[in-house]
Amino acid sequence: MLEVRPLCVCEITAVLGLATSTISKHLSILKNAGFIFDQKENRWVNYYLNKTSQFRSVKELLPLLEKWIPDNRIIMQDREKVKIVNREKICGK
Amino acid sequence: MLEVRPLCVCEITAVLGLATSTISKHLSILKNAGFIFDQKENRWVNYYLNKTSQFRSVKELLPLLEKWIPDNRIIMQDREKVKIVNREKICGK
DNA sequence: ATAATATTTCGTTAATTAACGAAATATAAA
DNA sequence: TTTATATTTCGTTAATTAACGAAATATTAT
Repeated sequence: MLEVRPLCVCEITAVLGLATSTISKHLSILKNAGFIFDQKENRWVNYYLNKTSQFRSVKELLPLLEKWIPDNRIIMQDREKVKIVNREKICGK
Repeated sequence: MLEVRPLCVCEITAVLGLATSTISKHLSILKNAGFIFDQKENRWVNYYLNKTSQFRSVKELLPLLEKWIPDNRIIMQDREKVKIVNREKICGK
């Protein structure tokens, strides 16, 4: 999903239909592993794919994932949802 | 372990200290995924790394694993054990 | 054919992992 | 400062996965 564009927790929550705490934890694991990084923007925390990771596994696996991920039907649908999801609409009121 | 050399179930069992049924199941999963193939030799079933797999994930991931695996201390020890394990001695009587 | 041995299959239990809600934290807006 | 909102942390429960032993299968040696 972050290949499509940077996202905040609530946007990912909306697309996947999981609890915010679940998404937050997954993101912290990915961040800890070096796959992604975050940056605050107003009320939200944006998460970005980290293509400059020091970690060899990230550096070598990420390009492969980018090729593999579009193979999966459900994942492709989620990528489409990412394009239209809007944090202003789904977060808060 | 199969990067070091082809192995039978009982040899892997001896190195890892797990039940034969456990090893057998793991091998069948890897075989099903295209990572390995097997071939009978006398009383034993030898398992080989499959470097000619059709599957893109196997083809692309296997070379990476070959680089990554020696990084891990425990795995390196197991690789050493593979070199000295002997099916004649550990199997049957 | 019978016995011995290596592997596989299957069902159960144990261990691990994932998901959730509630509460805590942090930040921005009023 | 207070309120509203987004995210994180934590503890618990549910779901998944892994490991095992026993029994079945398959193959080789006698």
